[in-house]
Amino acid sequence: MAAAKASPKAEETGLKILDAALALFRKEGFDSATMRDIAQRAGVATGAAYYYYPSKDAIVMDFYQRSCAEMQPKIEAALAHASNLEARLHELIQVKLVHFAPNRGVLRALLRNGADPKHPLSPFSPQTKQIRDIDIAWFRRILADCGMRIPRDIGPRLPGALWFFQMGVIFFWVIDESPHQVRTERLLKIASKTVATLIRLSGLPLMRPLRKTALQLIEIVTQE
Amino acid sequence: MAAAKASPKAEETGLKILDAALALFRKEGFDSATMRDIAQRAGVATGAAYYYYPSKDAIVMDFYQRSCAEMQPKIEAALAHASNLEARLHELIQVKLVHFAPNRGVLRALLRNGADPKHPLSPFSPQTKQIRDIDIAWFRRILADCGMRIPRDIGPRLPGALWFFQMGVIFFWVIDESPHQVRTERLLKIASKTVATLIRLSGLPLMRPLRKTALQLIEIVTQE
DNA sequence: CGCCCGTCTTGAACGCGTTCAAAAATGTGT
DNA sequence: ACACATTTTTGAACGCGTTCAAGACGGGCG
Repeated sequence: MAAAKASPKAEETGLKILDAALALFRKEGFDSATMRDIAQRAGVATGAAYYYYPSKDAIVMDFYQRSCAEMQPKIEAALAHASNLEARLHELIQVKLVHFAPNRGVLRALLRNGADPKHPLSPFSPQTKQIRDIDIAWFRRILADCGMRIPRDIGPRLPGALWFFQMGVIFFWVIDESPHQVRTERLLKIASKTVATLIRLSGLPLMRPLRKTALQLIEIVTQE
Repeated sequence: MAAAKASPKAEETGLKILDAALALFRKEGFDSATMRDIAQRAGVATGAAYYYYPSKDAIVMDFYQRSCAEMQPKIEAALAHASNLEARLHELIQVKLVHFAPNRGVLRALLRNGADPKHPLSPFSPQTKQIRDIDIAWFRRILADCGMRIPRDIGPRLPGALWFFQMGVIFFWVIDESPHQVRTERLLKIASKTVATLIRLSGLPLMRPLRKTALQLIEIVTQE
């Protein structure tokens, strides 16, 4: 909820609006579900929805933030039965896809604004930095305790780069119209392996020039 | 223009609307320029704009298509003074960035819909296939006559993969808020070199397994 | 009880993209 | 010249996300 009030009555109303919105988004899609529909289903006036959420997009944002919180224990559990980097990458991203699966269309509405970093709902905006940092910390962790030697120079940049990789997979999943998103499943499997292989190879002396160039690219893209 | 009529009078009216729209998009941005403004500036009624263009987005699409046509000779000229693959990649993409530069915001409006392949304005939609094919043909050409040995297996897939690479650069450019988009300039320079290097290395016997995996990834992403 | 103030609720209204029935302009055949 | 079909133009109207002035509620205080 956007309003930071704690009155239990208000909390409940906010949840009613969120639930009504998500139900309608799933049933008719984000664009077809109108704010008037949402308010009516929640049993409040149209304007009331705007007392709790500054915009229709903000409802999606709230869903996104709550989802991230709910996923934390799921991620912890998933990583327990995966040891090497390839498997851990796969598990970490897979957990998110499975969690978001019932609301894939909702996530699509969120990623629509990705092309505009000034937009508050962009995955790159300051408003989503907190979530981003939590995500990146997971990648730092699976890099740290996978028992693989990571070259010193790319070490600090790698978690951020893997987050980018994750966003790419999620983006692909969102637009993937194959049955059960089976293409994404294949992509994730092969891409996880490839990424792990590349990181392993990156330590080779032969690879030093290429690694340096790749590092430059990562630095430009992920900025300071 | 959307209407396929050829009456010279109608052609002129359509152009007046397109010009008015682009001028307003540049001056106030895509969202702030309303269809009423556009129609008024073009000297027609609001509804008239919809006789020539089915939607506001369609105006942007028309701009995009016309731009692609105008760019063809520019590309031809730019490739004339670039011999190796790295330089040609750089030139090919640079021409597009320079051409689109005055209307960067307009292009952003177009790429917003990229997350939805069902949307007619998505770069992946059937409606934009014609433009895409022309683009890909350029990549096929710079691969063909750069005098580099391309492994047989990836040969047919490489032009499509490079088109993807190009779209990534353009997307980055559109959201790049650094002064004069200097970050994109650096990115393009280093990325062109990296891509050329990777293609060169891909022929090495050692690289065969990695190349096969990369090929699988490309096949999944670019689909048939 | 009456009063007040902050929290919540309401529904009309605004500007937007878009649609559409109707009118005007233009062409075409006789 | 006229009637008729087609193309072009018009502006009111629709549904949407969003805003806002106005009101309803609730609890602390004299």
